[in-house]
Amino acid sequence: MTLSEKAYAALRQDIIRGVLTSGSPLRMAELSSRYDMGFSPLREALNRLQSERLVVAEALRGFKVAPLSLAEMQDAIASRILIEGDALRAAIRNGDDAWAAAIVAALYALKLQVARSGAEADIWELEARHYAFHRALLAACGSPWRLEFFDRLYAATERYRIPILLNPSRPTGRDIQAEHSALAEATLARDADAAVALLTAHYQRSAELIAQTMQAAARG
Amino acid sequence: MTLSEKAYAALRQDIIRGVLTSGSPLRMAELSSRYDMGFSPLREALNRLQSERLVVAEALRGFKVAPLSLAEMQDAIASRILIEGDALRAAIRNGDDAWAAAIVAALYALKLQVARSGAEADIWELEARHYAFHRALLAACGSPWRLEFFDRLYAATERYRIPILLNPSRPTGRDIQAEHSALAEATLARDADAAVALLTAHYQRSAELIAQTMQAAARG
DNA sequence: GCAACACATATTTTCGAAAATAATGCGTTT
DNA sequence: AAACGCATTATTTTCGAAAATATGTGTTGC
Repeated sequence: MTLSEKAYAALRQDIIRGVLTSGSPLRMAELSSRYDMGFSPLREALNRLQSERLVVAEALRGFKVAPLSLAEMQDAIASRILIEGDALRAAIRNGDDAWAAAIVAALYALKLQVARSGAEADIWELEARHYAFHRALLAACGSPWRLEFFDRLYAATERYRIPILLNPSRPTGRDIQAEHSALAEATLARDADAAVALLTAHYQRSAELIAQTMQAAARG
Repeated sequence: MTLSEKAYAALRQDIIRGVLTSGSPLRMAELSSRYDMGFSPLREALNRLQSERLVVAEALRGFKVAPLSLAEMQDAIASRILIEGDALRAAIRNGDDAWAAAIVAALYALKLQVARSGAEADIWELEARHYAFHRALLAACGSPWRLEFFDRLYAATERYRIPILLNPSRPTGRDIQAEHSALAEATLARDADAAVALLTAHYQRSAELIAQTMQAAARG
């Protein structure tokens, strides 16, 4: 693995997880000592992240972490509903047994991690399995372009979900795991209309919850 | 403008226009002399283009122009129908007078260029106005994410259209300008269903024509 | 004859310094 | 006291060489 790839992975993770906070400048000297490498691989990674809208660049003024906004979050989630809804229908049409089995496996692995608490609870492992589950649903859609857009939008919206995941103080009033189970069930039953409706509702509730949290944070 | 940005613009254009042919390796030394700059700005541009799927990178083996394939083209056009169909509906819902006037202007400018022939005919100017027209239709959709996906998919599909534009020998059997006019008319009349139907048909015909041309080229 | 190895060459990747540009602070002027 | 110019500092951007890795070629051993 090249340093460029390591820089890309590390920066991407640190931005999505909020370690590098929204809007903060990314100075080459700081990054160089933080990640222990020269400028070249860092700049290459930053250029990739710029294309993915996780980083914003201004000529001769360097890079900064892409800002977060309520409007962007709502746009991203609406776009997810459009693209993933379509991809889910296609996957239900095309998916074979391996696709179905992978969904069952991903849902089960997610449940196991959700059940863990205390020292065993690992929010990042949970998050990885959450991604894997949603990805598994769409895997058989047959459209590399739509899967890429899914990845892009997943990363964009994950940035908004992380603060909520890290702050499990207030109850969400949702049984997210039940939503996942119902979604998987409808998908495996090849009931496209029901599955898309559940997926849409799942995302709309997430958008609502994030919007409330952001507005509360803006006030408090 | 920095060298990095120039490299990005130049490479992007040369890939889309087919000057750098599909699948061919992009060696640093060659690029450095071709574009008259050092490695750094070139590598930064290549990393951006990698994120945009115009370039493919393999660790320690450098970069190459992303290959073309019938399947990718069909996926890209199907994705355009999904995303642009939705964006067009939103634009028709939200668009104001300035949006409508910009569509009229873009269509008129496109017609002017289509009418030119001989020495005045400039395929690249035609192409720029074609892009501007399709972009103007969606401009008021209110979704930066969908507009970005439009840009990405437009670039991807343009690569397949260029060979046809450069080879005006065989007639297409289409009146593309009539299709554009009808699409603009339905959009300005705020008839979303009709506009989306026309847009869909427009793209499906393009996909069909490209597929025929690619298969003919593969045989011949 | 051919597989495996060693060597030479080609190419990518990375570094560290130099060049170019922006930001800052300070003194001067009005 | 505000505004302007100028020098100083901070930062980004770019280059050219060095390091690391891949590719190609010929040779040896079987």
